[in-house]
Amino acid sequence: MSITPQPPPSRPGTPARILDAAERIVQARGFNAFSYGDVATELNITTAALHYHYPRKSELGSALVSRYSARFASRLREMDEAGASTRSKLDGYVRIYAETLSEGRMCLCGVLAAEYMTLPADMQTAIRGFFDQNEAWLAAALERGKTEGCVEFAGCGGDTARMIIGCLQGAMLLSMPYGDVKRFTAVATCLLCGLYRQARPS
Amino acid sequence: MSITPQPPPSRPGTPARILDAAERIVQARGFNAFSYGDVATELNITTAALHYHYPRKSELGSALVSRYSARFASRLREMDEAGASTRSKLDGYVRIYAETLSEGRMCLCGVLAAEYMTLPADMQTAIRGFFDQNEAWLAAALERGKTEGCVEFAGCGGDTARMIIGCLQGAMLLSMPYGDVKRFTAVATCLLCGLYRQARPS
DNA sequence: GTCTATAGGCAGATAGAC
DNA sequence: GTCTATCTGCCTATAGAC
Repeated sequence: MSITPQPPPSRPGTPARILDAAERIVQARGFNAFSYGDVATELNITTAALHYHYPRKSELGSALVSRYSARFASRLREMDEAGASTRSKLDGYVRIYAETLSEGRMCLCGVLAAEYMTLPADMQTAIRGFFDQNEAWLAAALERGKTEGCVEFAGCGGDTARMIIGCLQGAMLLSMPYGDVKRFTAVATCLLCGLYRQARPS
Repeated sequence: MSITPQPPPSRPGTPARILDAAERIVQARGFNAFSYGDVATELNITTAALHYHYPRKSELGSALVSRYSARFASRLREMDEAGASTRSKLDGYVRIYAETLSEGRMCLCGVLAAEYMTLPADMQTAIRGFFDQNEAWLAAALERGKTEGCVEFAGCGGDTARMIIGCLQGAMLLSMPYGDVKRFTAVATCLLCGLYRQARPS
């Protein structure tokens, strides 16, 4: 096999640019307060062009959640493959949220959860999938950490995983009205402190 | 002073009935996915009648948050006046959320926080007021509990208060997609366990 | 793939009769 | 206080030209 030179990194195509803009808008305003017009204005194209790529708003919404969920999953997989310690996994998990928030964005699926009842069925399923995936990854990391003695918590890993997700999503949500990332950071630190307290360092 | 007989408890007037219906709908669907038409249908009146009582949607929204916030505050004040212990205050605080959720409702201000950027300024101010009030009450209870030794946590009471609020709001939010109150209860139990762990019972 | 043009619907809001 | 009627605007979505 010869080493074939890679083509220069191509600019994202229209579908990806649409998703980029739509994602940012939905993270800021939610799905119901977001319109094809918002995206069209930002990309300097017409709403008709948008409908060519994503005929219905529900399809655009589902594509948003799928891409977001896959991107999130790859971040988690990276930590697994790097053989990260339990504590650095938990720290890394919190960091993903903190990065999002420092860009002034909410978690896409967190925002959508608040509108869950009004969303099309495909999106609802995809959103639950996102949280299930997060919970499973966290629960596995927590159980391992408990065995190793570097993390301490009452109850099972699944419940604690849900608590962590709920706590981080809630803290993110509430930090938006105050436009203050520190609000999130303080809560996250507080949360991790509770898990690490009295356990021996990893 | 003679004992004057009280009039029979009068039915709630139209404004209150409007708020009742609107509150339930917003808690389920959010502010942006809620319309005068929804309320009008439920109360069997026209949207024009609604506009007589609440001329603009933003005024209806502000009235919703004010009433909700006042009702919540009175629940907290009741616990103070009953001289409840720190632990029973924290348990009681969680119970308020659990009751709401068991009626299939989200916290009104939690839902609205997710739509914060799209809301009129008056509503934004009122929503922040709700969270500030909750945080102050919890922080005071936590600090007292720490002094008494019946509650244990790292950092200051304010940060822990924010963590509790964030955690409960997030857990509520995420329990909606799963239609499962147990999801919330497990998280809340986990949270309280962490606070009570190793501290001596009150 | 993107455009112009437009259909069809629903939203918030107002005027004026009763 | 509640109604009918209506205005205006924005939204999702489609048809057809380029």
